[in-house]
Amino acid sequence: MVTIKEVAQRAGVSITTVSRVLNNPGYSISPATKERVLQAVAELDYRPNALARGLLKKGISAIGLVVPDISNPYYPEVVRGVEDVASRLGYTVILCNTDRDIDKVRRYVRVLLEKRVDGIIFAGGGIEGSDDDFLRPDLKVVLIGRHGLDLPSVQVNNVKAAFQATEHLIELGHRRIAAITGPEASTTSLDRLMGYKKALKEYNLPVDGSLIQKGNFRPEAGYQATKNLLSIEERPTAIVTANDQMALGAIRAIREAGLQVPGDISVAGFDDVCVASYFDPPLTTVSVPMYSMGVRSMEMLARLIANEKEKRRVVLETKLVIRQSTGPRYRREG
Amino acid sequence: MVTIKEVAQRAGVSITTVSRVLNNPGYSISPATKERVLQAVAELDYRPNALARGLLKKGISAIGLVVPDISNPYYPEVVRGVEDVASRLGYTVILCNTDRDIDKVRRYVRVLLEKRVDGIIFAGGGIEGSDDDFLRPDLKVVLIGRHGLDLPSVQVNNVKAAFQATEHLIELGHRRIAAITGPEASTTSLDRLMGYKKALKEYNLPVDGSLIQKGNFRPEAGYQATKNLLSIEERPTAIVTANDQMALGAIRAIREAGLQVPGDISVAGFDDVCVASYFDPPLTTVSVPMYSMGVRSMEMLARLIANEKEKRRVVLETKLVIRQSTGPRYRREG
DNA sequence: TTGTACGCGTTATCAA
DNA sequence: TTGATAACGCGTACAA
Repeated sequence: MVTIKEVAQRAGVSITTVSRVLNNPGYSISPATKERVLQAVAELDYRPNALARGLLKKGISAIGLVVPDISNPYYPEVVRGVEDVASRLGYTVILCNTDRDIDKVRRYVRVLLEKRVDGIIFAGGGIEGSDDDFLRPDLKVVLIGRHGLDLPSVQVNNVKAAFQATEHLIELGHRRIAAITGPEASTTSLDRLMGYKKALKEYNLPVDGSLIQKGNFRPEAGYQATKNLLSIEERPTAIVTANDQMALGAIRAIREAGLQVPGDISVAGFDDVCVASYFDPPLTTVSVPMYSMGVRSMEMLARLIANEKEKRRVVLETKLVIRQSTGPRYRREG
Repeated sequence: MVTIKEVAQRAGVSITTVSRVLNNPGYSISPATKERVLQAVAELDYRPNALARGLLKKGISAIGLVVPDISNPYYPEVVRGVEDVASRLGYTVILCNTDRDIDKVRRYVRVLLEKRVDGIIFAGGGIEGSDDDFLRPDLKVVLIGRHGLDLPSVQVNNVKAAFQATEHLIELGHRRIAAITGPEASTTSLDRLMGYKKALKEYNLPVDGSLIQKGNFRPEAGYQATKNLLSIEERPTAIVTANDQMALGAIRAIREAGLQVPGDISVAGFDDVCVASYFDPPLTTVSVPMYSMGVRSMEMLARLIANEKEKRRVVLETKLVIRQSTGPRYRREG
């Protein structure tokens, strides 16, 4: 790689001059030398070494983006939001997948710190317990979602959102409403479960443990959990799943049992991934502004980096989208 | 941030010694000093500056991963494959979304070069025409997919795969088979279209332009294209779409028209995204090993970086997965 | 076994 | 309008 020194030699000037031509547009330089420098740069295809610059300036205009698993359909949108803003602001995004493994988190944070990123965005949790690593006051951090850590964050009110989804089912006349959760470590899933319970209590419906099935955000889990639900004596007439994927699995299981959605059992999902409206039936779900969450978190981080004042917490709105996978409960027995 | 110098002072040794303790596990150092150094490192929470090291060693153990759009469900798997291997090999992944915009590609390549990445993986095309930027012989590049550039690449035989999908439909008795393509700039889509045409010719079926609809990989496009197809005089009895998303849209349009899948019209997708088997009906599609493509490309890049011998091209196998969205054509007319 | 000193490629300070 | 030169933080010959 050609260095600034070689450019200087070729142009017959000092490296200082080259640097000035390149980085100080306002600096007064004779047009002649400026021309020579620019030409040398072009001829040698010179690329300034960001590492050298970063060494001096501290920081390389990069941020770390830590997610559990990019192949979980929830995250790509978030990542895209982050990246769009980062790119616009001159930051580069280093992507890290942790599988919610705390050791991986630690390793990544270490690497990111060594690479002197300007900040880190943690999405989707899995970082509880590694406090010591990133609570360094000099490190700028933004969280996406609720992490049980007192750091700036972009959130969504999952409790309220799940409450609404459950309420929707209750208003349709459902009394036995099941829930299929995400992984136990996910606070998002926990909050959604809480909203579900809260709605039941609010409407004086019993919280029946057998109607709460553990899942993991994947369609298979929704499928299996639903098979379990269908096998219990008095089966539910509606199911809320902690994400859209599992709703798909649930619908499949219901149909395989010879039942209809929503005729026999209503199903509501969560997230509103882009294909949800193309499911069969189109999925009733809670729309979560994933892209916006990415955008906002990066904007927050940028302000934090610039040491500007910044809210500790931003809560974005969700929206219940009623499509055709939920419908009134027709009383069948009695 | 604390530097190696401060660690040295605190431990009462030279920076050389600190460096050796940290980087040369084999170097003979008195246990006593070693202990002191380690303690100082721990106490000060010292993090070596990767920028400084990178400046010296040239390169910062990072690679660039350029994709059109991470929120397109095709890429997250690929990205995950790349990242898994990169992480294992000690590389960090810088993610770039280009939207197939050549200017964005150029900007990103410039930034990556300045940051002295060790190599770049381009996935999904959109880089044709910016040759000058990355054909620098010193830059290690791996392509995922066919790019019309003579560089090391990981591919899938899309022509053959589409041929097989189409052949499958032909063998089921279909004669009027439609195709819904991806964006025109996508070589992947082009190849798939070519395989479709090839199959028709092979079986002496006419290639009817009105049966080829332009799409863009999104469900809406599949929906709209299918509505178009349903309105032509002699409508098709089968449809091959360039990806699974559009197949979803197609199925929706077919059902809205009061027709059945596959009873009236068979639909075959492409990619086999993870939820494809949970669609209704479970989607017949061509399974593309997205994760493996990511893995292999990063492995190739690592070998390139290490200046080891490396194949120019790896072609991975696809597999036609026959599920329930395709079925025999029942003659209805005449 | 340990330490000194140079250089990696830049930018910033100071002087001319 | 230009140019020496000193950092930035680290690794590594070379010395001791």
